[in-house]
Amino acid sequence: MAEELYQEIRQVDRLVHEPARLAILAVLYGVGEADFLYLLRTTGLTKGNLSAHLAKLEASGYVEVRKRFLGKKPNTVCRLTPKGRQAFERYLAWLKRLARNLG
Amino acid sequence: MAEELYQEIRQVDRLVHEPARLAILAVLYGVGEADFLYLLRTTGLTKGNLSAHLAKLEASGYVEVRKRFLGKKPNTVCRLTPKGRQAFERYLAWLKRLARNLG
DNA sequence: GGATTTGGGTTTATACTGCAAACCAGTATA
DNA sequence: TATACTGGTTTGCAGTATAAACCCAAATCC
Repeated sequence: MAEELYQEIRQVDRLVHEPARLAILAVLYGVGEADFLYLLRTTGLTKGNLSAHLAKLEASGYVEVRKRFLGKKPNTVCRLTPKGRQAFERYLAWLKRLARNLG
Repeated sequence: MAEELYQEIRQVDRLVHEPARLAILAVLYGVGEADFLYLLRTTGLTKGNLSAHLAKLEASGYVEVRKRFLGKKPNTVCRLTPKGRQAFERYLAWLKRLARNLG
């Protein structure tokens, strides 16, 4: 097995690697756009947790967060940016490389 | 895509998921047994870091750490326990499931 | 119409964790 | 004897994930 691989493991993007965020990004990658409550249900995170991770993803430019009102209710809608999509795809490639070479 | 998957993402074993430890475990999974200096080279971790992660892996019962002398030099040799091997294989299965279902 | 609950989130407090710099004991070297 | 090297461990710190507490507006109850 190439020694390179072991070093490469540690190069992973920790922003994506964190399970909570990985779940969020996976959902967004699948559906393109989703609101706060949808993410809450699909990921199973708590509200505070989801909020904090979204803030981090937004700060890093991976996710765009848009706040609006739907009728009289606040509605937070999140979408993967091109940068976020790219990061997620890079992570996916990392996953596949590991799955192939460690297994 | 099954919503289950998103919830499952978060069930990952964080002990294995951490990149530094994943690298250590991957090496050990490959070679069965390795000493401190070998792990240091292959993983690219710093000494302090490697030491701390090994301690954590030992405390969790994933790795057995044996200290001895080789001639006059201290030598720390590490081996995957059955429990550790099992955990690593579970992680590998997790990886593959994600690679298949997210890609 | 005042109190209470609900919806949709955010902020705060805490406990953990990864990391490298500093340290240490023993050994080889000058 | 002093100095440097081996093979690590401990310490200090900064960053992070997490849930609990909080917040405001709207709907509901009494």
